[in-house]
Amino acid sequence: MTLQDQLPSLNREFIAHFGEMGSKWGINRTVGQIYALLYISRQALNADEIAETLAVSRSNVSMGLKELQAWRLVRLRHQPGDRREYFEAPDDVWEIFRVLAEERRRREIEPTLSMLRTALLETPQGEAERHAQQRMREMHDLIDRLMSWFDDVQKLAPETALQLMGMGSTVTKVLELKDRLTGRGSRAASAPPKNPNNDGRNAA
Amino acid sequence: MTLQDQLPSLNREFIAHFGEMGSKWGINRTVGQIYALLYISRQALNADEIAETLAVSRSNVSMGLKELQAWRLVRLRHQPGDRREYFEAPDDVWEIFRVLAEERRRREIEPTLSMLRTALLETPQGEAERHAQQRMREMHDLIDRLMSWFDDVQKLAPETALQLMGMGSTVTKVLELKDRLTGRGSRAASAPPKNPNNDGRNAA
DNA sequence: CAGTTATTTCAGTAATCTCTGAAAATTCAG
DNA sequence: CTGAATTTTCAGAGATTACTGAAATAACTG
Repeated sequence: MTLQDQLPSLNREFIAHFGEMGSKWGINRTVGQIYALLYISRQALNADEIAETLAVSRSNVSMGLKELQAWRLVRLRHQPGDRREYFEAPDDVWEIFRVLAEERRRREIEPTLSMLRTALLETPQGEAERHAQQRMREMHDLIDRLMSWFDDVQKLAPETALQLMGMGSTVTKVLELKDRLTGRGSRAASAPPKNPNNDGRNAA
Repeated sequence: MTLQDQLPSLNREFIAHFGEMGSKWGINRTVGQIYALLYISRQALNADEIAETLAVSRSNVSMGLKELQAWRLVRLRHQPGDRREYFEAPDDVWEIFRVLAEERRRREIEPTLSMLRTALLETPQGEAERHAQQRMREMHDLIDRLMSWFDDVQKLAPETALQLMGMGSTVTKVLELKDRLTGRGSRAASAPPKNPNNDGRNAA
């Protein structure tokens, strides 16, 4: 697969798009392109093929692959009778999404949470500081919540997770059920069978 | 609030951290810092105060604020009897998260989906291309699903959304129920117009 | 208006990030 | 071992992005 000839224009655009995309998300362009290329490739590619297809230097590809491996987004393979290393992307998109989120979490979210926790241990001096700490607490709690929710979803089998997503607007009904299931007795018991609200746009 | 003296070290670290964070997520460092500062500030700040606190040029702040406004992450205010413009961050963290996701979606996700849709309309030439298209379809479907799921969650009142998150491991049980409910006859029809929801405070 | 204060723009510089080619290191075959 | 094939490293060049100060513009005041 050489640059101009074999790559169909749509594939070329796909790759270019993910290059740009990468930039916007703090990932270097070449890395994004390498990944895009591997993603749509039918078979594993070696570094030279990648370099040629993308028209970048061999060393650039080497660095890019290293980074993709660090992100666990790419698998190394060996073909029998060939010393070169071949790379491929896992083929389950949900798995890809999962790994990406997991890795990003480990590298960026966790350190943030940890920084916030440290800040929350301090005794605030004065009103401004007390307020700042309160804001940090709110941020900490939201992130923490999002994360443990994501943990739960991650543990589900892919199909289940997708099924959950697909439920879409059923979500409110599910909540009702959940109340019936767990809550009852105690909390939300209530229930004037009214149908509520939220549908109304959020409360800004 | 001047740079060295009034800013407590923890606040300084918070701001610095979000500066770095910004870089990693494709947001310029100063912009991240400005936002962090506004986020923990008790009252709205004007551009000069921000510039002084962060020790960056006035013009840099001007550009940063412009960008934050474009992202709808910052509100402009006027104080009576003061010609200067004051800025503040909305105080509901969930709202902030929502806006951020929404904006990112509009700017990056939608164009991606659109590119993928275009690619999917083409008739593949040859096996490699057929395969590439199939991969694109999978990616398109996942993103599409995640987005419409997020739409649904967004429409919920903040408390409801957080409650949903808090459900955690109950999720599987709920799914079973949902199957019984919807799978069965038509979709969720059933469901005794029962009372809804959210009122129950979150389930942390 | 004229003058004052506040904000934006922008060209040039500074800082950062990316990429390359050459050299070094590694891996393997014979 | 020796030498060929392959991969990695890294210093510097190149490209991009961020930041600044100065100048222009805009918004107000008396």
